[in-house]
Amino acid sequence: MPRKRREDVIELTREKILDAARQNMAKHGSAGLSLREIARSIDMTAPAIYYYFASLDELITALILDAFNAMADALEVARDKKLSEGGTAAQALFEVCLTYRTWAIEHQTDFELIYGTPIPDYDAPSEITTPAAARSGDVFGKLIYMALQSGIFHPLPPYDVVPPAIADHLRELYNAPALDTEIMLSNYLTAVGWPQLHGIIMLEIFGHIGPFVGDVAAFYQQQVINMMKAIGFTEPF
Amino acid sequence: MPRKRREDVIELTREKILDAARQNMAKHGSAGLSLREIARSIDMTAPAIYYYFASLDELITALILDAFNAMADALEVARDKKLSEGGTAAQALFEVCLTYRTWAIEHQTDFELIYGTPIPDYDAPSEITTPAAARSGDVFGKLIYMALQSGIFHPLPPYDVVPPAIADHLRELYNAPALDTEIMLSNYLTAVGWPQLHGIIMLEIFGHIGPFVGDVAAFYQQQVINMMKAIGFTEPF
DNA sequence: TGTACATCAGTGAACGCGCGTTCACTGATGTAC
DNA sequence: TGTACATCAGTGAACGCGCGTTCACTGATGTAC
Repeated sequence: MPRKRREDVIELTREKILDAARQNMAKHGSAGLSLREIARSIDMTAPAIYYYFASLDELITALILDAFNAMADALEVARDKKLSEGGTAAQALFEVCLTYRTWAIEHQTDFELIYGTPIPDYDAPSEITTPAAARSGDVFGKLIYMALQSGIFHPLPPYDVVPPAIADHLRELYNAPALDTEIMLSNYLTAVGWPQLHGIIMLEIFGHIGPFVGDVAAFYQQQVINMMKAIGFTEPF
Repeated sequence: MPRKRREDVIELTREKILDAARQNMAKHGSAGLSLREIARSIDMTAPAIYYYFASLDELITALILDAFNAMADALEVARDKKLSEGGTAAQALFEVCLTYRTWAIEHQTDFELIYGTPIPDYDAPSEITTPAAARSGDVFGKLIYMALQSGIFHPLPPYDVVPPAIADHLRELYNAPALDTEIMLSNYLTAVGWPQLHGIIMLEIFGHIGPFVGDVAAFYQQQVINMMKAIGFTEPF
């Protein structure tokens, strides 16, 4: 058995620390993270952590980055699975929507970490987290774009036209005065659909909607279907 | 000038403490609440707080209760204003939807406190907070019910029928085997619409959707209109 | 109106605790010759 | 293969800090007679 390379051992220990941190979050919430408790739970001393992370804040940044990437990975896996089975972009989008909730429920503290209340007195370095944060949105947007291109998707009013103010905003954001209509539309429809999914999940994980509907998973799935149909997707997907 | 009654003075000081606590939350987030810092900011000593609240947890509970009630009050005021102007239930509902966001933005930390990540190691006494939490949902539900009753609102498919599983759940929740159809429908439609509004706000206050749409207020208003029309309300409202 | 007493609305010192971070150090492992 | 040295992956003690909470106390205010 070949000996492990030094960098790999370091990477392994970093992972061990991050895993312990995730369990620590699960126990006390992301705002309750304690470097000393993390160290204790893996039989290290607190200063040892500093060999792997420059500070607690840097550790938190690593957690956030991992969470954004893990969520995007999960969405991409769901998308690729469906597409490689010969599924349409619409079918892949449906799966991605379901996976968004599944991942959130199964990794609740990670989800809270990235989409919940920010940690007090911690400032995320946005130049690091923003690209990772954008990945998930891209999965939605690109599938909608794919569906538009392939001709299986014809948006219904009022979702067939990007409101002028938002179109202007997108042109500025992409820094492209002649931004492609279908790119703008897929961005806009992401902005329309995503919050609908997000809202259910947010209310669910903090216990506000369960009492109203009982089986949230079934309710969520139905809302995804309703949303996609409202936008203009036609079943089956 | 009549002298203030002792209980009034106590109530005033409680309010002063709670106000300071709200400012403390605005600074460090709800998870960063510090009894000592609250006391300092109003030139009291920390132990003095104990004359008004039995513990930090009890103070937090008071904040939560106030926040739920203040939000519900705001929604009710918006509703009553519209109705007293001769507006329809649909118009009042529209105003209430807009007020939901306005209140959230203007009282962001209060909104986070009740709908964001729970405070580490704090457990809300649900028998106290639940009734207050339910008030806001009731405003939505009752207006929808009113619109149904008045005949100005005829839900469109698929929103004209409560899914059987949810109907069963509601009958159990209300402990009423023969629960009125329109009551069930108004509960169901609240569960459909509320998360759509909620999702936008959650993403907005934590900075996730602004980059996509620019003017979130305008985007939100448009989504409220789309949602109400999708459910079956007819303009103008 | 004056005095005695009770209650009120706090203060100030102290408690034990856990925290993030620094620092000087050390034994184990890896490398060079 | 053996030895000398460098680096690695930590340890243990200590730092200063802010926290929630308790306790014994005190001066100001209100009440009774």
